[in-house]
Amino acid sequence: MLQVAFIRENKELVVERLAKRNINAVEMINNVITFDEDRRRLQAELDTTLAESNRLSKEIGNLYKSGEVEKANVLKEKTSLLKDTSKELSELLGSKTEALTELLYKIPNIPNEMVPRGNSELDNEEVFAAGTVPKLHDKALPHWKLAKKYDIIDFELGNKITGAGFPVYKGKGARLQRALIAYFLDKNTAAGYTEYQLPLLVNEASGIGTGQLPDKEGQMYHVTEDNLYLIPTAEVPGTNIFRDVVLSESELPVCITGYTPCFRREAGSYGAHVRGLNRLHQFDKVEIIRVEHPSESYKALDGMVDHVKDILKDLKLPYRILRLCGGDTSFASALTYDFEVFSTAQDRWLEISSVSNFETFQANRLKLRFKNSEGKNELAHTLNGSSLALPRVLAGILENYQTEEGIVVPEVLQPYTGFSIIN
RNA sequence: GGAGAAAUGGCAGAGUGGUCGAAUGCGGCAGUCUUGAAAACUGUUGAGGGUCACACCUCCGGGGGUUCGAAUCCCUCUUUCUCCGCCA
Repeated sequence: MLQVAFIRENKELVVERLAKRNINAVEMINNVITFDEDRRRLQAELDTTLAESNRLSKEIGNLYKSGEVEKANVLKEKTSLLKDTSKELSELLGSKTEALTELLYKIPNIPNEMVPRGNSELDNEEVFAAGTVPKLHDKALPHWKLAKKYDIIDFELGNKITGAGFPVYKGKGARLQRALIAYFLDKNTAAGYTEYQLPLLVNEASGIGTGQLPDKEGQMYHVTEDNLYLIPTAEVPGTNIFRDVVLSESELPVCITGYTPCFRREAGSYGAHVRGLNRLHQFDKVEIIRVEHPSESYKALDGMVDHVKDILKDLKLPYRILRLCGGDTSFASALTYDFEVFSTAQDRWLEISSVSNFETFQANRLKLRFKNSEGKNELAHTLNGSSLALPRVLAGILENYQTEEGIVVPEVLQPYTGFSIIN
């Protein structure tokens, strides 16, 4: 959520930057400003009324003490009038504040100036590429066929137990999953991230804190009986650790990592893009989350990008990095880099990581602040990234490492799998 | 799931209708003393709104109510603790 004071003082900038997302924000922004003016005016009126009523109440107390009951009763009547007024005002104020908040919830973060203007993934900017695309043998297969051939992932069984998008990993497939999780976590902790195990269900306040609610509830599985949501990413419980928290400056940066399954309804997805592991309702992901001093957050973002690069270099997968355009940058993000692995057998790029700086957008909702050098509370910056999402990394490994003898396990994973080939 | 107790500032903990945004202790910050540090002493130290700055308003787990007036009384929800039951 953007800060009203910021919008008020940087109206042109906000409109101009939101245009990168192809949003004409003029009307919204004007509404924010007038709603806020109304809100402040009502607040001032209410405050004056309450001040008067507080003053009279004190006087009544004193009159009772000195036995002047009649005088006190006269004042009581006055206060009951004030009470009506203040009730009215506070109702008006309440609805104005609510309208303002609702409006603010609908305004996405303003993109960083580096973000290219654009509408779709076609406008994303490739900023880096590395690794070599392997030359596969003639009988090379896409991962879903490999999974069946070697009996390591059973999609049909998942269909039976739950439904589409809930695969069952078996034998070496399951072991490879566990190896990837352990390897990613080790890599992240070695880089200074503290490992957390987080709840997989979150309450409404947490959903609002990171921006999934109120608008995107359709993307989360909702346990209505208890009003809890299955997490779509560890970002939600991980970042909500810091909801309503004031950190001291010396505690920054906070770096945490965690493995969780992720649950996404993916309403509206269809076709070849959801084949096999490409898009699932339940998948595993290791996430990195940082809370940063505002002056350090972009350096931290670069650091996170380098960290993910390092992992992909270890895994020897061909990949590229995209700087997302305005239209493709998620609602809460100011700048996002996507990592994509090239799936040789499918001849397409698969998104495996998304690293973002949210600046104060989440922190404002979360009330995540730190005490700055002047002793004032200041909103911190939050960042997060996948390090990494498992299914498409697995797809990339299966497809790029396939040989006629079987699927070779990347060297760095072998200590974790205990085997070097799947055949 | 049943019965009982509790929730107050960074922490501990007082406060049962007005003088309470809240005693006291610890912690934090600043100063005195000291070559420096520690100790001791002195001062200071919650958040949000609002204002050029003050004033002023709101907040004692969340929400609602009683009252001229609520941290304090009532209702409700949540959480924690103790006991019982169940259980990986």
